[in-house]
Amino acid sequence: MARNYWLFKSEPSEFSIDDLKARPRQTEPWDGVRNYQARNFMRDEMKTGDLGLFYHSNTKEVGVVGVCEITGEARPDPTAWEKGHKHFDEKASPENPRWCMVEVTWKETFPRTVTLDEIKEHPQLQDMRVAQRGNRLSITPVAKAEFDLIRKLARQS
DNA sequence: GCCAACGTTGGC
DNA sequence: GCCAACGTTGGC
Repeated sequence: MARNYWLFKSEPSEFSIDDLKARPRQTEPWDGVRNYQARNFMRDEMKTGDLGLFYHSNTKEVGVVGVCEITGEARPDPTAWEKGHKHFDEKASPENPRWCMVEVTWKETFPRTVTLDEIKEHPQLQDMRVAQRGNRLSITPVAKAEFDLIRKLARQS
């Protein structure tokens, strides 16, 4: 079965690709997602072996900085019912988890960032959700051609 | 820090 | 089920 490709947004001040790389086994649960569309992507479509573009948002150099791999499929996100947690949701509970998370593992940090500007300007990357104005989804599907092209751009010069 | 765009909430 | 108000996201 063909693998799917994704883009994961993260604010590097919260969790950067370096943070992921520094984790034990270079692996971390992608918790804290509180948007239904993004959750549904994780719950319904993400499979072990899928690859993700790691995207830094809300920072000096906005863009794709590397690649991660899905190494654990969706399971309940326990931070949702942890009182006082930044992403606490009073409607979530162990019986009714409401939110889920996948596990991601660091694969590669690009030698350079493929910036949002570059994505917006590249004729073959126009359809990427992240290039469209007003897009706020933290997890978006990416076409294989887009994934391959971004990795190629990152590796040259 | 500004603000446009978006998702969610809740009154009706 | 509509939609205004509100909170959040995220580029700039």
